[in-house]
Amino acid sequence: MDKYDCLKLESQLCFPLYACSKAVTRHYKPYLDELDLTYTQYITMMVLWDVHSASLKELGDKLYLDSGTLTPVIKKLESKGYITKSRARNDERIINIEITDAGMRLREEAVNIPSKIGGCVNINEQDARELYRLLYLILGHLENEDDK
Amino acid sequence: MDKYDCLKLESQLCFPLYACSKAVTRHYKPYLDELDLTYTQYITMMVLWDVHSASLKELGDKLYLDSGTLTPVIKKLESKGYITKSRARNDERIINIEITDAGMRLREEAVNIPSKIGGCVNINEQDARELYRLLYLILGHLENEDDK
DNA sequence: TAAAATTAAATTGTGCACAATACAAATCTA
DNA sequence: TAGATTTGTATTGTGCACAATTTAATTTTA
Repeated sequence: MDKYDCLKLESQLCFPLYACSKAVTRHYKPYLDELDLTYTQYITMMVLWDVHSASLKELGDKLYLDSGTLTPVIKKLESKGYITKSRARNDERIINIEITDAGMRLREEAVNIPSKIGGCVNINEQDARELYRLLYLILGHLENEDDK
Repeated sequence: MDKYDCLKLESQLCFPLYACSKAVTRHYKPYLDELDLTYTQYITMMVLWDVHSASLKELGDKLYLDSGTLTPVIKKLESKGYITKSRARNDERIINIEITDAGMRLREEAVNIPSKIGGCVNINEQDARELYRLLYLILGHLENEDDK
């Protein structure tokens, strides 16, 4: 045990977090390929399947993504016909994004994806809840830091 | 509770995992900026601080990164003088990567980063251990899937 | 042992992530 | 209310991630 042990991959939480996140995202790929969606497009659609319309800012807040990332994603989803963009009449700065009928129909094809992924990840209900709690605990801490 | 609830961001593990991983990586940035390292360069150096030399393949296995990602990262670290590259004499396909003295000296500047990050993440010892266990549990499942 | 298969690394192309900057619209304030 | 500040979005540039392909070296196998 020396002073450099803290710099080993196995001593850190950041590394398994980073590796696990990528591994999970990678596992979505074959299922998302069938819908011709990327992971980022998919989580964007997840929000819109739920709320139907939102400003780009609101989407970014929910997804923890900035306009530099979202703008091209939104443009792509628009070109696929799943959403429409329009300026808000009362505030011309705001882009309003609305899901289209085609976008809503896509949900029907996506509805089985979570259970398919769940089959791969394969952790029990209690572990899943605990992991969920810990991830949001850290997210909460870090987001508060950002506000400072 | 309808059949589409599983498609909400809040119902999924993948999303907090993805968001949390990015948030943590983002928190490294100011500290890594001081060393002029990116996060990927940092975790690569972490392996080399530990093992001193490895093939590109071995590095990729530890970091869950392929040659398409690692090749340019290694090239960058080489240009900074932290590592050297050479072909293995007994197998010309293999690139051997060795850390330099300058690379080892960089460890001295990095040794305080983990505790600084720990201060931000700020979860207790037991939660940290539990998170660690769950992440490697999932990583284990997913990597086994990949071997099929 | 020659041909086929495998392996390690590099290359190419796409799509994020995100910092930094720009810009126009809206809001605040002296 | 004019000037300063803030806000929402877009743009630019860098650096991953990773799939797909290529190339060269090595190993396997018929």
